[in-house]
Amino acid sequence: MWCRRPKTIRQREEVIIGAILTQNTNWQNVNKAINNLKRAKKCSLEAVGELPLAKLEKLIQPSGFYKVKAKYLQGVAKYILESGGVGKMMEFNYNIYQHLPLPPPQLRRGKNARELRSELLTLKGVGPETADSILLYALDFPVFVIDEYTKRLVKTRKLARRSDYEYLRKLFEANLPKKFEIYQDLHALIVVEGKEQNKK
DNA sequence: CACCAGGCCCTAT
DNA sequence: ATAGGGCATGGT
Repeated sequence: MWCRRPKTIRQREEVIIGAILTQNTNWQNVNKAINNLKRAKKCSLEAVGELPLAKLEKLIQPSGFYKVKAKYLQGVAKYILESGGVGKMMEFNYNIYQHLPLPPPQLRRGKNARELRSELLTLKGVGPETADSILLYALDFPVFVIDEYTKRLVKTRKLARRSDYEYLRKLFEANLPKKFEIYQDLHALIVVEGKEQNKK
């Protein structure tokens, strides 16, 4: 899983690829697809963007919905590379202050999470959850991800009256320290808990 | 055999 | 605004 925090650009790109492949698909199948990409040395945005569509489809086939996902991946890869790559997208988080605590937002350069989110949402195959997964798990932005497990948890524990995506995202964000590590870990725990419940 | 898995797009009301 | 069908594989 993506419990280990990505550090290198390559690892971050792998998380982005995984975010698309895992849509409505179990992780085992996604893992096979990712391993296929790795074995073919194509587990990067550049490779995914350049690969002939048919080749890409073949490699990611185990993840299911492989024809649409292959198109989605190429669109996302091309968009990110054209806009300067993962490093550029992280500039707001990680520019000239790498070794220091982050300065206040108004002093930072680069696009913030809200701007990146709306750009990601214009891409085919990137909805709210995928956009937020990319921001949180690949780019270390403090954006809480709402998935089916989270919605189910909120519902069964009666934590909120509404269950639409934006409402829940803001609810979690407003009630947690605004730190990406907290969001990553809590969301991961919700998923693990959800999987446990499924077994019973 | 049926059902499901960390969605999203498109179309029809 | 919201509902429903389509997309596809491997595990249980």
